[in-house]
Amino acid sequence: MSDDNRYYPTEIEPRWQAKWEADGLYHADVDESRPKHYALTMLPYPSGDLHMGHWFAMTPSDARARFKRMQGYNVLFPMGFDAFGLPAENAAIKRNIHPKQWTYKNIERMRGQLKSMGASFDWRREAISADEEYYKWTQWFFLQLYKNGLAYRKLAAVDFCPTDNTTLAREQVVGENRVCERCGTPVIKKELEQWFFKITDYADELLNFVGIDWPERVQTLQTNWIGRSEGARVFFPTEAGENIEVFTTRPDTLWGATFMVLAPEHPLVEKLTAPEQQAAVAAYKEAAGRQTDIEREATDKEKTGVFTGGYAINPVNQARIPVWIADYVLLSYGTGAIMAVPAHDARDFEFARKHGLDIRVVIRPAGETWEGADLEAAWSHEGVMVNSGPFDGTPATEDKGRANPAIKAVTDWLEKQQFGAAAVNYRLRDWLISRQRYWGAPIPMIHCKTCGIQPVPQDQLPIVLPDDIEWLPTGESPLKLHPTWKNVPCPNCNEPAERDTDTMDTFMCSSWYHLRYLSPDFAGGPFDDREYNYWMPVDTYTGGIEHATMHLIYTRFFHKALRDMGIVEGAEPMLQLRNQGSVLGADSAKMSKSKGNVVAPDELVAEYGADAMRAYLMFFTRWNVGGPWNSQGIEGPNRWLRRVWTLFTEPGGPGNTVQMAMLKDLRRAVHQTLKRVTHDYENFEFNTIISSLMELTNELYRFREQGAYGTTQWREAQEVFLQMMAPVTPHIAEELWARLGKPYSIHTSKWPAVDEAAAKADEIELVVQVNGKLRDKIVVPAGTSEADMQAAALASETVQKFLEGKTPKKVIVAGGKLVNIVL
RNA sequence: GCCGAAGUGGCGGAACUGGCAGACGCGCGCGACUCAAAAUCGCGAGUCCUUUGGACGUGUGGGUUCGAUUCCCACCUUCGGCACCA
Repeated sequence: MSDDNRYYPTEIEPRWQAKWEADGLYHADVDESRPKHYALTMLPYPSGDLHMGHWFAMTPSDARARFKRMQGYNVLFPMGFDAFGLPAENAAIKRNIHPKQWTYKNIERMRGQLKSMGASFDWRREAISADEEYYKWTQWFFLQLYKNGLAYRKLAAVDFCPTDNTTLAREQVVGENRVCERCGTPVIKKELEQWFFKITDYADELLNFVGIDWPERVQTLQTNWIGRSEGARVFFPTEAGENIEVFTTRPDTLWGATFMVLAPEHPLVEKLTAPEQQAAVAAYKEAAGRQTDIEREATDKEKTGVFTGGYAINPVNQARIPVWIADYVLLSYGTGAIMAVPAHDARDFEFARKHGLDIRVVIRPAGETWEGADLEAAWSHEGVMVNSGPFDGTPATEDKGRANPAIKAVTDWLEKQQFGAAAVNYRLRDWLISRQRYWGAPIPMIHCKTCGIQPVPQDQLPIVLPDDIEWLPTGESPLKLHPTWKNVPCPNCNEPAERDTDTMDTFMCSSWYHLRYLSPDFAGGPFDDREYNYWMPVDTYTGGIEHATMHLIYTRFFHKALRDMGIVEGAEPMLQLRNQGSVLGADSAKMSKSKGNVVAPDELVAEYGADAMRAYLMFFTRWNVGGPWNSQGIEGPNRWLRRVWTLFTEPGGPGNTVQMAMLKDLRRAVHQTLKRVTHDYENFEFNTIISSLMELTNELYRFREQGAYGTTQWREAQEVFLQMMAPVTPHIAEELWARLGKPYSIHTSKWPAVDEAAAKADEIELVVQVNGKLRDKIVVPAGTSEADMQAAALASETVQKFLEGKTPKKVIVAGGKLVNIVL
């Protein structure tokens, strides 16, 4: 300790951090006698340095975990590393350093930086997804999914990033230009055999958020992503013999289907094409195949297509309708074929007008008589069914699905007639998890020429990633190029076979890391049931919203799949989710080295200390919003902490006659603040916690001037104040707590209770308005009756001036603190 | 195009169920301390009007109300998501 009495955060902070660690102060063990709280913050990718975003995400999470701990919960707050992934491999290529070495060196560095935050992580729980003992279980989960029919292999046109040389999940392709989420390169389509997880089996359940407290925004993003639409499947017989199956959300417009459109790649195209159209169809298919997805899916593109020469029969009215192919129909959605109803669908309308196809009106507002030829655009609003045989006169609303009487009636009828059936379709695709990269968990499968695909027997896990590897960006998995690694005997016939040389999407690793934290060293399974039964589910999960349709949907799927296999319990893994916003550069752009707007937290910590940094991060903006960074602003919290230090370490005040009224005011200020601060911690309103504490600091200075120093009320104020600030600024709070002579540690002390009686004001400032405008303020005793308030307001001189002798029309007393006199 | 979120001083932001707009802080100005500076402390400030005092003021326009940053309608701007999804 320094000789002088000044605030030296760089001396205090490492000292307490060392003590907390030595004492295992934040170790959380199963304790059935206490209520548990599992606080989880998204684990970092070991990119090299802990940046501002990490601090911004983790500091409030830590503060809230500390708050919960002081409230008496047994709090588990673990930390780990999402250690597999592309950047490590790209670094290997660029700097000629092994991905493993690069990753573990970064982890070492970041672990130290994380410790400098003074967060209350239980480091015994650390889990690193690239550790063999970790990915052994990632592979084990893959095998469980495989055995339960939730992992399958399929040849499909998949998204491929030509820069990162790997396939991607649909979720990892973003934006209008369909670019790789990691590197921003436009993706291309490749026909490849890949592993998928059947997340679509859980589409409906994933839409259900009952029982979990997740932000509306995330629920909306996931709901839109899953994209459920209700409608019907309908079979259209063709003259070639085969049926065309379509999905439609508007079965009520079936009588208006005047042609059909297949995606160019649809398997029936060949059969349906008439000899005289073969050349045209082949040419169109080839042209469509050459286009990129971006070109093809551009909404403003003119609708092209060609007639196949084939005809289908509309099952509801036996109409003979032509079958076309066009690239505005996508093979990947629905059945890859549509019934076209140009009168009631904008796309079909455009196509019909361009190619001179029939437009038949089947829904029209009552009283109108227009027909297809009169239309300027497709009619997609409400009306009454016409030209629809038995359904003429049925009202059609704009409601979707069975809420629409027309859709309901026609769907029921279709089922009876066996023309089709009610059906639900989703935008969600199965999760593609194969990656043609080295730095990931190898897929534990073996390809045998005679036995086909064989799972690796469980007792052979983990399939260890070889260290001796060449990182050539070839588009093939580096594991394939390893001279020996892939060669294994088939587990079934023992003949030479080959390992799957792809690795798993790292989102697979992060789908279950919250389970590995429970028992990172457990060898008997992915987690120890005893720990699971006590700690799960996660009570509070915090992280960025950018994971709404990736990690956050995968981990819910994963949990539900494990539940159905009997591995875990409960419908959801995380009960409460809160998202932080992001810290931007001072120029409001994303912090990035290339823009030169990166501010390194380490430098600020070295200058101001972790506590000032933590306080500023929680103070400078609404946590769930984020915003541009301004280093200058840290001066505020920095001065505040210095003022607090001085307030607590220097005796003050002239010590003249202490007035009881003043001490009552002091207690009121303390307990009112405590009430607000408790509420704000509970509700993730961190910026106002700091404001309230700053306000109280300013008031405490005034009370000290008035001679409060040395009284029991002053002592209480000091203790409660330190406890309130402890979750935000743990080091200075611990130091001053010790200097007050309080027992170690403030972080395991009991959160103070609000003394409601003390918090209550005994005088209130009555706001007096005339015609809604503020005119006067009068101090009256708390509990003054409304009549007395009214009288006091009317008696006010200022008010009399505004009344100008008139009698008020009406006097309103509101909220026990305001009188409005209406003239 | 569809869906969602947000617009408050020079800046970040506050305002619990409609009830004192601008708390708290940054920056700024003035003063004290100092030979001087830094640090610290004190005071000041939404805009406009000459003042004691008043008018206006929460993206714009309207509405409901005794009273609107808060509720309703329309519009503008910014950001995010989805997008030929049948």
